[in-house]
Amino acid sequence: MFKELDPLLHSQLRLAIMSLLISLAQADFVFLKEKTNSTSGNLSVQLDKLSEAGYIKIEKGYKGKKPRTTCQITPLGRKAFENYLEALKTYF
Amino acid sequence: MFKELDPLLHSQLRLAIMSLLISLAQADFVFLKEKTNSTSGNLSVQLDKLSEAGYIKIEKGYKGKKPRTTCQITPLGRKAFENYLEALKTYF
DNA sequence: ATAAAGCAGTTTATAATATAAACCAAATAT
DNA sequence: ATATTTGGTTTATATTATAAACTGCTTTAT
Repeated sequence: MFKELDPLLHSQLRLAIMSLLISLAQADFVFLKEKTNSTSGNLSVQLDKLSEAGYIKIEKGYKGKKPRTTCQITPLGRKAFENYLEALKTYF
Repeated sequence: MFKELDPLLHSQLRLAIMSLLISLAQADFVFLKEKTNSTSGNLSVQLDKLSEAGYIKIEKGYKGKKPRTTCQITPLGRKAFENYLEALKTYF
C-alpha cells in the first residue's frame, strides 16, 4: 500500500540539500546555507548525516585563506532520492 | 525557493492517514490501523494530533457493543493536504 | 599593534517527535 | 469462571530537528 519513506530523506532540510545537489555538480556550504535558509549548525549536522549514509561526499579545502566545504551527491544518494520520490507517490 | 513543509503532515503515519481520508468519506480506527500498518498506540496519538489541528474530525460511537472511532477529513485538512503536495513539488 | 567584528564552520544542549511498551475496560470464547 | 481478544489510551523511551554556544582563523577598524 504505502511505501516506506527513507527517514534520512524525510527531513525538510536534508531533502532540500539533496534536491539542490541532484542538479548541481557540486555546491559549497555557504551556498547550501543560503539556498536552504538554514542555520550553520543545522546544516553542518544534516550534511554529516547525509555523508555518513554515503548519500553525499564532502570535501574540505580552502578558497584563498577561507575554509571551504564542497558537497557532491553520490550515485547511492541519487538512487535514494529517486526511491524517495517513488515512495512519496504512493501517498498521493 | 523551497516551500515550508507543514510539520503536521510531514510524518509518515499522519500523511498516510490523511492520504486515506482524503478519498474516503470516513474511515474507522481498525481500518486505518490495517491500511497504515501501524500500532494502535502510534495511530491513537497521531489521530489526536490531526484532530487537535482541526485536520480531521473524530467521532466515538459503537458498532453493536464494540467501541468504534470514526474519522473524517475536514475542509481545513483537505486544504492542508493540498498545500503540502504543492510545497513538496518545490523539492522535485 | 591591538581590538573588534566577520566568516566558516563544529559541538553541545534542548525541545519536539515518533514510536513502542504497558496498560485498561468491555466483550467474547473456552 | 477465567482466559483471550478487541479497541483503544496513556506513559515511557529513543530519535530528531533545531538552536545556542563555541572555535579558529581572517579581515577591518583604531
